Amino acid sequence: MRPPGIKDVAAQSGVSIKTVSRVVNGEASVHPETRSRVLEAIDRLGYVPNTAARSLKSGTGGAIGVLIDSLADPFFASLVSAIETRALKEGLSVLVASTGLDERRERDQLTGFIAGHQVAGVIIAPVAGELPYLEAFRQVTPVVAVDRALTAFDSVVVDDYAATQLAIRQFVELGHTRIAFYDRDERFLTIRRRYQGYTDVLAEAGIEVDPALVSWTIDGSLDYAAETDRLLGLDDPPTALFASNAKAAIGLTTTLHRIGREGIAHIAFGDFSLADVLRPAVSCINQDPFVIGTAAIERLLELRESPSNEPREWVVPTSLTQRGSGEIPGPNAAVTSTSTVGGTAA
Amino acid sequence: MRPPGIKDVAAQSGVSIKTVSRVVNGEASVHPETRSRVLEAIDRLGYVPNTAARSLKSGTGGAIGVLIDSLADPFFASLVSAIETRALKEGLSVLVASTGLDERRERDQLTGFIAGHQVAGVIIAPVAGELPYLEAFRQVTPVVAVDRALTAFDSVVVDDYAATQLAIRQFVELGHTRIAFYDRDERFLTIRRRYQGYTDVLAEAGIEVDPALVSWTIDGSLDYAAETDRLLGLDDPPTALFASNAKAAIGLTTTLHRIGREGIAHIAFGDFSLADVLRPAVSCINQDPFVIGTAAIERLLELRESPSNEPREWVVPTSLTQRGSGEIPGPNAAVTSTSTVGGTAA
DNA sequence: ACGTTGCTTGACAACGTTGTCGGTCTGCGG
DNA sequence: CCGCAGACCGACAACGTTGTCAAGCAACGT
Repeated sequence: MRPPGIKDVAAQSGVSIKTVSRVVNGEASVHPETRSRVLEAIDRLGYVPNTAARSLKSGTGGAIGVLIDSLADPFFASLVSAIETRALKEGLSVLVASTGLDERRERDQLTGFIAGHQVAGVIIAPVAGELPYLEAFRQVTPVVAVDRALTAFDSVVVDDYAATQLAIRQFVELGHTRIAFYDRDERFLTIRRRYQGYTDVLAEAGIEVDPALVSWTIDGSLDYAAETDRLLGLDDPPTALFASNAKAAIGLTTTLHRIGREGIAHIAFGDFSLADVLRPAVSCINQDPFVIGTAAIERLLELRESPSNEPREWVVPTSLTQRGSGEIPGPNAAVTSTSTVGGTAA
Repeated sequence: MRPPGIKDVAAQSGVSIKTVSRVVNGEASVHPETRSRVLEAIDRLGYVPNTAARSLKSGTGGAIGVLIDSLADPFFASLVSAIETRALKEGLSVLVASTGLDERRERDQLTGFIAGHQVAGVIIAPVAGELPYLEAFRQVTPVVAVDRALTAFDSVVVDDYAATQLAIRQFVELGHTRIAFYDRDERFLTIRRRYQGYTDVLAEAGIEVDPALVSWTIDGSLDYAAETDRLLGLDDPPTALFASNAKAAIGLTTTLHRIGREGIAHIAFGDFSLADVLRPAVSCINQDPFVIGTAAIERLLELRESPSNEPREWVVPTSLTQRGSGEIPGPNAAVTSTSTVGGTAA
């Protein structure tokens, strides 16, 4: 009833279980003839090593844990896809879980991964600012943060600040002075950094930050239709809109198109499907989840070999993809520019 | 260095490891006072049961395996998301892997799940038509197929045939006689069923199936731009287009909009993000991955309780969401004034 | 002939958990 | 007072694998 074990293979091929173990693990000093006899038995029985026993013995198993906000978010789905693809080459499985943005759940899932499943490593888009309770496992389980940086662990991120500056600066150069920021959310480091980029560019251009132009999210649920109504109904309404994340971008563009105001300038942080098909096509800051995911697991694999160097922040380059919606001029003169930010490790 | 084990808890609370085990597993006949002492020690040490040891002992572990085409496909990403959400409530983890549509890889991943990780169950979108090698594990590991049915195992699918008929029949009733079918792909049962629905409706309407209107995929990579060029360049070009899957739908709509031919009637099998924002909004057959995923894991959990009934096929309902692009009349329209309904939010 | 080296192999313990079995203790009826 | 049921608890084996240690054996140099 149970799958065949190492003992069955040993019996079949007339050797000890230890020899089978040696063959399976590709150790040297096994007689070629013995090896082939064992391999034949393995093949005949369809033997597959039991990972539970392995990780019990070794203390670290054949899977890596990936913990993200939600798999329903295309950004994270692509990220996990990249990780899974690379993990496969390494013979590692992927254990995936979502936090739903709940710190308590994040902690439970993490301890489940590390103490429960004894994963070989963790890639996490952290909800909490820091994860002090992971310190205890530092030596045994490598951790890499993605999207949102942690100071205590290696992190793979994009330069949110510079990328946002690029977008806002473009608005300013096109003559916009009333620029709205969608979905400010103090819970996330990334959004805080993006908001900082927004305010800094305005300051440097001598434009006062109008709180009425900043959409707050308290609990993560913003009604984009209502918020857009509010913004465009202001006495001095915005002439350019910045969506600080992909979800906001989709909500925003959907609303704009539905109420027929798609002619207003807008840029999204994060690309999304069909952004280039809309009229006008949506300009966006392009952060590639595939590149980020690949960099993260690559770093994780390195950490498995040589653990615990200094925590480092890896910055994946972003670019501002000009498609039309971001190049709509404001009330003043117009200039265009294209550039790329990031690309070096900090 | 290792996480605390049951032994540490036992030492802390002055009982035997067996008693700790009893407490952890909520068994009866543990003195309340002892129980609380143990629980306190568990809390203090941050003890988490080692799943490897558990599954080694019990022969079946605390994770379910999910095997799909690719996580980069939003349909499957949402499917896995639904599964993960439900699994969490059950205290089960999710091991996810992709096949890349490779049967060999499918088989490797499956045996890895079952014999290697001893998963508590498998949910799979099968690539191969049948999976005979799973018969051996039938009694010990429940399997549920999603999206593409298996005859030997429980399956959760949609009625591809009927749903496609609905769409094609709408085209016919609107006076279309030249209807193209994008992305025929003989490898998949679902696509074969959809194609069957297409040909059957044409036959019942007395319209001959023109092979020139059927786009074949040999290896899964269709150049939608080139294919659309070919179709619309025919002497007698199609007046209505049917995309047999979401990927084709995105490729098709992107192309149509890019070449300014979005006025041609089209319906997609599978909803996609922003389909309701395009002009015209894209009508589509709506198969909800969340419902499918939830149904699949629900069935899997049932199977864990009472294994191996007769294999059954569960059909999740679909609907044809009218948004505009599918209601564009053809040359022989009986009724000229078919008005399009502005799409409602998805 | 003999020790030494290198190659090949196996016996055994251990990883953390749970199932089996048996033990101790309390309270109760006879 | 004894016996017995029931509640509570612990020693031990076992799950499948790998690390440790040592043994067997051939070839080699002296």
